[in-house]
Amino acid sequence: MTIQKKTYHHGDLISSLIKAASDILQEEGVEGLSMRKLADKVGVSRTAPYHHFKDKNELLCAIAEAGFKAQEARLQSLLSSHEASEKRFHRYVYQYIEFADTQREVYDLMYGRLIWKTGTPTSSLKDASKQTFKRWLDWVEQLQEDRVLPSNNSALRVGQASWASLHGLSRLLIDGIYLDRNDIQAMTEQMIQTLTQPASS
Amino acid sequence: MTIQKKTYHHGDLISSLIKAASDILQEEGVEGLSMRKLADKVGVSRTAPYHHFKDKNELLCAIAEAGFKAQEARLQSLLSSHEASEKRFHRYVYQYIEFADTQREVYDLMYGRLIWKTGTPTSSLKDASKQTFKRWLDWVEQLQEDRVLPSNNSALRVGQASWASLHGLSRLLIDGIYLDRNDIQAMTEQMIQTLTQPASS
DNA sequence: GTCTAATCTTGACAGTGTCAAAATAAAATT
DNA sequence: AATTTTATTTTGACACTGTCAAGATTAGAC
Repeated sequence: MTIQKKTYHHGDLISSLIKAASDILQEEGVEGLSMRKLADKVGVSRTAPYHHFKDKNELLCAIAEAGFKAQEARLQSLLSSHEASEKRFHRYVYQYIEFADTQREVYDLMYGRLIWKTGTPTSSLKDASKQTFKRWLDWVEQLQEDRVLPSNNSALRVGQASWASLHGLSRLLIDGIYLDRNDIQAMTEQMIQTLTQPASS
Repeated sequence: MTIQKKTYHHGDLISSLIKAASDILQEEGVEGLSMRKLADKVGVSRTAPYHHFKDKNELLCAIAEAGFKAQEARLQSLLSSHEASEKRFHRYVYQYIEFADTQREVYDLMYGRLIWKTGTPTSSLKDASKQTFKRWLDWVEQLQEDRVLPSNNSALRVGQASWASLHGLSRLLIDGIYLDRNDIQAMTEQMIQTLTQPASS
């Protein structure tokens, strides 16, 4: 237990902030996450966080970055399993959707407008995101060789397109449009069939 | 020219508001659209808009609704063309992406979190969105008959999945992730190939 | 021409992100 | 051990946001 309290110096503000922010995020969404409320929750004054994160934007980037790391770790662990390539891909799709569904707020941060358009992604976040995408592309290449994904185009294009599809499904789920919770499984299954090469009967 | 000024009663506030709001939206994004700024632009006091729209949310819903109407009109006009079914579908995909790309802020409103998750979609907006989707499903059914889209599943599932894919691509474009402007055409092409049934050689 | 309903304004409140300057404590240096 | 430097944290302030309540102004109905 590394808990020390009531001292003027908090001792571990940076990680406390990220942790508390992640909690608020999951419970109340980004809208409920304000710098002031966050500071209050950690037990520190309004502007204290600003000495560790230049911006609210930087805080959010840090959380998103952790999300990418987590997502990549999951992919990595899946890839280390001994399993048929196709089966593995199927599992990945389910895993991806599940990640987006259970960590919706983090997912939204990772790929959402708030950081990438409205805000300014940290270079460190950009790196993490690029790396995650690169890992995906490498795997796509292999999936093409294994005839799981189509080879009608470069790994980049196939990777972009298929990932865009997964992303689209995730978004609809998260935002709750045209699609409710009960449809998840059927949709995921259908998505897999669309993405994968039709079996040569 | 229906311009009348300096009268206490504006005369045509409702539509003026929507119009001005749409302008701000396109130029500065949702972040730049505040009720106060909007009122100012129209030349009216801060709270005047609140007598025509209960909420900022309601204003946004109105804009989004107009977007759905526009989108549906475009689909309708495309459907009335005499053209091979497949070709028509291809054109639709291009058209869809182009809509999302040029009207990004409206598109974001139509399908984004701000209204559907954070806010509360107007029942009138819900209707418009549902109808747009239903029109799409009807067409999907026909596309299946024409062997343009796969028939491995119900029109609902195929429609949801393929639309999710289009949506995902649009989002990546809008938010600018993993994908830049130069990739649009190639990606759209690849998306079409993924979605459509492979030709039985 | 008076009354009523529609429309618009002023004032106010609580909340937001964030900057500048001052306060405090810990670490480094003498 | 005393002093200086650096790392932290706080208080005060500003401009901005959405929106409510109460009052002012005007248009249309009778």
